Amino acid sequence: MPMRPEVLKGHLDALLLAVLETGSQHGYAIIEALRAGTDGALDLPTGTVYPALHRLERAGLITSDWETVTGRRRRAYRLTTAGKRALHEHRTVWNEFSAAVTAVLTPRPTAATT
Amino acid sequence: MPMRPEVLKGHLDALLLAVLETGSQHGYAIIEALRAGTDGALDLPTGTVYPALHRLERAGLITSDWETVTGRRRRAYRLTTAGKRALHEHRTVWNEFSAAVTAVLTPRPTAATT
DNA sequence: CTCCATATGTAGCGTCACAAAGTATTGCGT
DNA sequence: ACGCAATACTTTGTGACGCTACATATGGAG
Repeated sequence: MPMRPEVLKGHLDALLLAVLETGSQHGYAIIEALRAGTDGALDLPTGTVYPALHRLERAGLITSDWETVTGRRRRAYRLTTAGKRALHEHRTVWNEFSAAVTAVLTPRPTAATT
Repeated sequence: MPMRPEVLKGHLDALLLAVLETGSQHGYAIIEALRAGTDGALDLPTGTVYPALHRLERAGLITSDWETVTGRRRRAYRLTTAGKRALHEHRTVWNEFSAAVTAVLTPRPTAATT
């Protein structure tokens, strides 16, 4: 199937699912994991991440349990089976997409290929 | 400067500018160039490309001249100086962004590295 | 004459990520 | 005791973007 150009947006879901693959995480921790794992390149605002998590939960890709740690209520998210499948698909899409974009953006070899 | 998460969308401009870097092109030809250059992975609809070109022209990143070839009117676009600068910036952003996403999406080495 | 490829255009729509503001608790410094 | 930073989550509103669908016009092949 030809890759849909709609993937120009929507990589956020893939990132969140990927972080959750390493184990149960709550929103705040996910944000920190992304920031730490990318040298600060991905520093997402809460207004972006929390709604996205709700979206993913509504979509059945993750589930959550409330837990209380030192008096603070937090929501621990974890991948569902569908979420793991979705993550796998997202990875495929990302690989195709990034390869295509990189190919187009990479300056031509200046025709030195003879 | 930390990469803005807003780059999650907006890579289309970079693609169009990159194609135009190889020389003057009209919309239809750009679409074909993208399709050919990516093995069909990027097959953008006209309703996506033409408005984007208008946007880029309004932004001063490209300019256009009407030409007539075998009775068909077509708009030949070419990069402006600002467009070349923008393309350069887009490449930098893309490199950072794709590296970050790839880092997060790449499955951990399962700690076999000892 | 009809159909396809070439070539451009726009209106309307849905989705998304973001900014901004708010709520509540813990724990540190003073 | 007080204030402030850090932790942790939520919601409203907004703007931009890419897509679908449709409309228009010409040239060439059959």
